[in-house]
Amino acid sequence: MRKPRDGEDTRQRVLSAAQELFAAKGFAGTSLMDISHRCGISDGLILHHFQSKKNLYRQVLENLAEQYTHNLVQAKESGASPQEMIQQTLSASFNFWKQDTTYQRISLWAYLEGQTELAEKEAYLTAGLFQEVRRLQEQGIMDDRYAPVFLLTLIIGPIHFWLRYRDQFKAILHLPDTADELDHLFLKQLIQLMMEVSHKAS
Amino acid sequence: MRKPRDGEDTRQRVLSAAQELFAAKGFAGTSLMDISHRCGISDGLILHHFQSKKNLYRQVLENLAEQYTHNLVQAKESGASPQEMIQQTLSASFNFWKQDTTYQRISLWAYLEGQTELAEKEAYLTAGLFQEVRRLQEQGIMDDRYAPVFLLTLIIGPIHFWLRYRDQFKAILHLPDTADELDHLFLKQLIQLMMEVSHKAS
Amino acid sequence: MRKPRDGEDTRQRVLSAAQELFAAKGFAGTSLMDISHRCGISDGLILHHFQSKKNLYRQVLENLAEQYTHNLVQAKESGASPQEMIQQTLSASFNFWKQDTTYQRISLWAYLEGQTELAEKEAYLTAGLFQEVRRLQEQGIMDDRYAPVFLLTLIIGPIHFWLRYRDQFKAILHLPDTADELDHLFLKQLIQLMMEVSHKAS
Amino acid sequence: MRKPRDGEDTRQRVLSAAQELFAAKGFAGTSLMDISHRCGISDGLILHHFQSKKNLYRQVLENLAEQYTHNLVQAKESGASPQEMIQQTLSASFNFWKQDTTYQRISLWAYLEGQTELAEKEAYLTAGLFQEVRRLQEQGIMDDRYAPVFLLTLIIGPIHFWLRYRDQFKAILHLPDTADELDHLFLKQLIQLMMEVSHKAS
DNA sequence: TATGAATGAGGGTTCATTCAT
DNA sequence: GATGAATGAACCCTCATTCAT
Repeated sequence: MRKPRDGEDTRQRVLSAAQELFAAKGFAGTSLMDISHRCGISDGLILHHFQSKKNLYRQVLENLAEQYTHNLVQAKESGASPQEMIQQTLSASFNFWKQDTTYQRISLWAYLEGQTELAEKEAYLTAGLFQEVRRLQEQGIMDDRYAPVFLLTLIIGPIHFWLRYRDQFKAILHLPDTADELDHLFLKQLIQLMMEVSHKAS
Repeated sequence: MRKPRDGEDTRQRVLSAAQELFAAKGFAGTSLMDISHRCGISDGLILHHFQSKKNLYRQVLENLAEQYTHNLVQAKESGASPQEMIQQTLSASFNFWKQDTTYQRISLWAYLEGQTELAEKEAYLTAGLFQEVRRLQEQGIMDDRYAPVFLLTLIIGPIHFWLRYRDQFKAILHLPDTADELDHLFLKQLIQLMMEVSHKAS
Repeated sequence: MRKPRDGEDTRQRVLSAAQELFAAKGFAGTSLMDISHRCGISDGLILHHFQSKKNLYRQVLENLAEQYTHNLVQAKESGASPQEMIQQTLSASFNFWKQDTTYQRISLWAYLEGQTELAEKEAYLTAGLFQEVRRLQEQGIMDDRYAPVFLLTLIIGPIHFWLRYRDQFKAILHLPDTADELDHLFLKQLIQLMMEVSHKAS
Repeated sequence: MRKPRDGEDTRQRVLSAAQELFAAKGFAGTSLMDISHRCGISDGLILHHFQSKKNLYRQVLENLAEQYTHNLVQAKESGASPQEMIQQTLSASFNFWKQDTTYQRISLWAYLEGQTELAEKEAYLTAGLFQEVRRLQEQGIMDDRYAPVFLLTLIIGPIHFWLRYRDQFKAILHLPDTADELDHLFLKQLIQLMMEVSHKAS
């Protein structure tokens, strides 16, 4: 139930619509009218709340960055055995990237459109994972002959790539499995690889 | 030496300028005037040759797809020992992605803008690499417990990710090395990893 | 000390801010938001007090007309010898125009914008000066071969012109003096001229 | 007879319409649609020829400045006796200012709207008159106890003032004469005054 | 083949005004 | 009396496209 003159509610609806549309069509490809139409409000109202299109965009990115942080932090908790930790970390990462296509698309748009803020934040947060990796290396769980930044790249890079091209591969190679099944296989092999690399170290 | 009324030459110059600009600013962000200005030709001439902006875009994508094929084919030759083959393949891949940022950016734009043609072609061509990988597996050079598609993902994914975030990592982690030095390190570790995975198989 | 809900006080603050802004940027160039921002009040409050922007403008003009009258009346007092009277009148006029740039700018804006009310009032008030001049002429202090309206024009016209272009002349002629020094020189020469014209009469 | 696609002709018509409208309503008060409507052309065409509204404005100002120069130069020619020279100069100046209200209004708008370019040019050109005045002073025709800049102010200032307020004075003082008759009287008295000041010098 | 004049739709933004609270 | 949410028109400007030359 929505009050007709609830500014905060309007803001939220605009942000949500903007996020979807920016994800779908990018900053340049989304017009304020697109957004206001989707919200059922007038053209000018968006700028009443957000001053400028650019600013609205920034707010969307900030929201996403927060979400990203939040998810990362959540993913980090838990304890258990070394192998379990690796498994859990990889699963969590994969699911994180798999779930929110909106986030990834906006992240890509921002990258291409030269909006570096988000990428910086991402990189900054990702950098936080280095500590984690280094700790695992010190405990002998992960192979310390590789630089932490490389191990991260080795985990997240394939995940990104896989999620982007998986459907096309499926089509071209005529794989009968569902997307979810393929994801499962992929994740299993990624975990297996990381395990092997880790054991090699010992 | 260029004739004053050489339609073909004009076409090529437009295509080349369009490619650069679409790479830099995407389809929506590039105006025909941007392109005609960069070519030093008049406003209307582009559409005289290409009918519509969309059509020009398509032509650019097609050109790139051809280029891509060409580069991939070239990269494949070689002979030598198993280890050398792996090394060469990885180096070639890395350098291929590193050099042509134009291609990658347009590929990304096309992906986001829903222009699936290019992605399909890419996937199709990449699929060709599967054969290669499978052959290496049959020869016992690469580990055959992993699916070829996974091994490819494991190679190209990190490369993409690295090239995209490398500069930000460098900044955030205050790494003193140059980008080229970092690239060298990265490639070395990637090769090392692939070697180990391969040996493990034996 | 200002009560939180003092309508009259708010009105005055709005009028004052509006006057400054209209003077600086004219009617078309000033937005109600400019004004409300400067007052530190909310967007809608101005129209709550003044119904429309046009109406607010009219109120500002009326206020200024009153102020103008008030200043003119004050300027007229004095006694003393004929020469001193001329001197005092010219000095007072000059300083009157020099000091209140706000008034003059709004007057000009109103003139250009076809808001004739203010100009009428001005002319009406200026006409009052005719009596003064005529009295001086009857007393033999001022030259009565010139029409009073001409003598007024001869005084006020140069003052206006001087105040408007003085700075530019200073820049172009590379005059080393300060604006105030130049004003002093100007006034001295204007007085000298009027004295001579008056003496010629006798 | 106007060709339908004559760019230069269109430019001129836009400039002319813009000049009238800027004179009537100022820069801020004139919209590009006002101008395009008056010319019977589409909205975008103006910007095709003039890039931006500001730029169009600048062109109008430049045109006017040239006109101003042209008129000033023309006014300067002629020889004859000292008295005749003064008479001619004053008449020419007066008529110059009287004729082109467009020029004066735009000049005023520009002044108020902070567009200093025109005022600078004006001042610069006016400064050229100093030489003239100084020459007259050296020949003993004009009184050299007054600074040239002051003498100019004494001439142009009243003319401006008179032309601006003349009609209002006429109305308020119930003068029966026509505007032209009043102008004639005014000019006569101005000339008389300048003559006297000049003779006084001898 | 090539130029550039002309159109018209759409985009971001400003702003006076209205109105629920 | 005061706030600020909401509207809708107008404005400047960009741009793909058409067309006369």
